[in-house]
Amino acid sequence: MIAILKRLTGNGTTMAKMRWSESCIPTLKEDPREAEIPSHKLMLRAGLIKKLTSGVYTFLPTGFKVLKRIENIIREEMDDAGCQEVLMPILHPEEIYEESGRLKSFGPELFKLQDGRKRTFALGPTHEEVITLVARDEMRSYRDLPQCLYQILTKFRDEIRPRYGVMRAREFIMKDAYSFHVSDESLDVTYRRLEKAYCRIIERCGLDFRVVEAESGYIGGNESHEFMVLADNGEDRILSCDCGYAVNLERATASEKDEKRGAPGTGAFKEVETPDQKTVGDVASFLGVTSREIVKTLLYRSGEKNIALLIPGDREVNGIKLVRILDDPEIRFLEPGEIKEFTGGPVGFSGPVGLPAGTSIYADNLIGSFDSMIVGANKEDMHLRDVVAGRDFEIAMSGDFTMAREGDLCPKCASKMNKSNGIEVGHIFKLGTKYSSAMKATFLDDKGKSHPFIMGCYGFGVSRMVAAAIEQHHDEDGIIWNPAIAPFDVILLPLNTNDAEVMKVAEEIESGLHERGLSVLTDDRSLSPGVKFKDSELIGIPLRVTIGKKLKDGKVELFQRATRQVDDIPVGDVLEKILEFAGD
RNA sequence: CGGGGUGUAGCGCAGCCCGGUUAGCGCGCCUGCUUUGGGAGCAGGAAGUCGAUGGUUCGAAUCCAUUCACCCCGACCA
Repeated sequence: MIAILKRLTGNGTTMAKMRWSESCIPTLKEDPREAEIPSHKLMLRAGLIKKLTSGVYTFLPTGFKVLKRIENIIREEMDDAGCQEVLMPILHPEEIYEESGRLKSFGPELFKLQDGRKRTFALGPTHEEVITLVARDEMRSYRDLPQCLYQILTKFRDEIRPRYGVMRAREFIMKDAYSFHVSDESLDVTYRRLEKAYCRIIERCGLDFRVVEAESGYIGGNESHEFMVLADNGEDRILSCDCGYAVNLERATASEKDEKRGAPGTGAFKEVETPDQKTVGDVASFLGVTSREIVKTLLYRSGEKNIALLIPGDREVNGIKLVRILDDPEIRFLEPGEIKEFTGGPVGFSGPVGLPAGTSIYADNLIGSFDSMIVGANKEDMHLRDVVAGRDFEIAMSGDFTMAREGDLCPKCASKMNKSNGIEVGHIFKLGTKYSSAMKATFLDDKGKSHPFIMGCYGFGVSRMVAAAIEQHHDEDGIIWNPAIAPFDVILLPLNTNDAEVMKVAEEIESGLHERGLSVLTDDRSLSPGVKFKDSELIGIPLRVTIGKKLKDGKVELFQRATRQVDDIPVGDVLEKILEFAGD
């Protein structure tokens, strides 16, 4: 009840009483062909959104109500965390991206356009540059810090592939916040506070989620966490442990129990013929071993040098780790021709033994568990057995190069981790001085010395959150809104709209609920009952009151969407009952 | 950007391979009557540049070429 009254004070939920016959809620009986996953199908079917063009959507009245409720929860939590709301421009002069150095790193995802005088602008994909310029001019003294500013605004990214409706759109609504600090300690305080605020936002929306360690991507920075709503159709893979640790799969450390791989070395390595056996699986079955005994040798070009990377045969390389460890975003595989020229052998038969002198051989940490290994011989149709690292070739450096997988060990407690899918709704970063240094945004400390701001940034996908909520909470009949973000608190179903008594009771309940601060949708359409039942379940309003044949006995039916619990309530008690359920 | 698929009424589809009346079906929509507790019944009705352009042909939704849009699968991210 308290929650209900509080919500009324926020903007966005002022229209608390609506008649379906007068509303734009275009429901669809059939799945639209363009939609693949449940949330996208349901958003279209329930009349929440309408596509304008690929990755660009209109939020229709019901969808917009949900969006506003989520926005208001975010506002409350951000304000509670001491942040201040601002509104920045969408249109950005291109030069600010030159200044920060992101023109290149963003690449084609930056939406660009020209004005009438041929000046180039970008549509804002995020606002690090804009906010840093605010700080540069307006925050000059350590006395002004720390500060945290946020906004809720439409963002533009020319996504390589828009997908799944508003889940991955080219135009989307994001809450973004930026903080400025004199020290890492101060940044850490705000970072933790925002982390907590994000958890509260998602909890209040009623979603199951994990906070995971993450890569920072092109935003840049050091520490970074993602907020993942768990859902089978999530695009992100995460590993999590019962101890509470969770990590994005692409960042997770590949770590196994200390089981030895390969037979103990039985003397010098020897050549074995492996005609036409090109893949690890081929070679393993041909030689009668498992792929665990084999070592893959991957050849890359980094700068002017060719390098070799060894990883276990049953593992995949993690390209993100490779780029980070070798500090080379341009690194690429050698072409088949280059491999032949470099090693003397064809693709599929490369190995670390006998590579040209001076070749750097990197190895995944797991290579240490091999007593001996099977590798390519750098000759067509030949492999080497009983190869021993350190004896038959030298490893220049070992590191964590492989993609982790389910069953790998938790770095905190060493139990096996489980894999699940998630939808990234939030991402927070410790940026450090990346932008402030590049853009010369500095403050004066208490000794009059100037330093670049230490910054944090905090993104939350508002429109994506709508999709995530549906993806996690729906059934075969439709959406199941959590009461905190439902477009209406209650839907009223007077079945026979020609029956004056039915309509009178419906109007009384409607007014009663309205006066008590609940938002109500009354389905006053003169349609057959089945249609109205189906539609009410499709759009997922938490509570439904049916005014129908039981009215003869002075009763109406109260239906709870989430549990499907049905109660027959005397008309006189219905307001009280609804408030009781709605207040939970 | 590479690979695959689809464009026919507001939505979902058939017709296309094998060219030939007036382009069809279901849902929705409009009018009237009946019906009102699980996607109602009867009667009548409106609605289409067959994605676009060009070609082949006596004749093209159908064959050919070009092009655009959208969806799905791979490398990115809120």
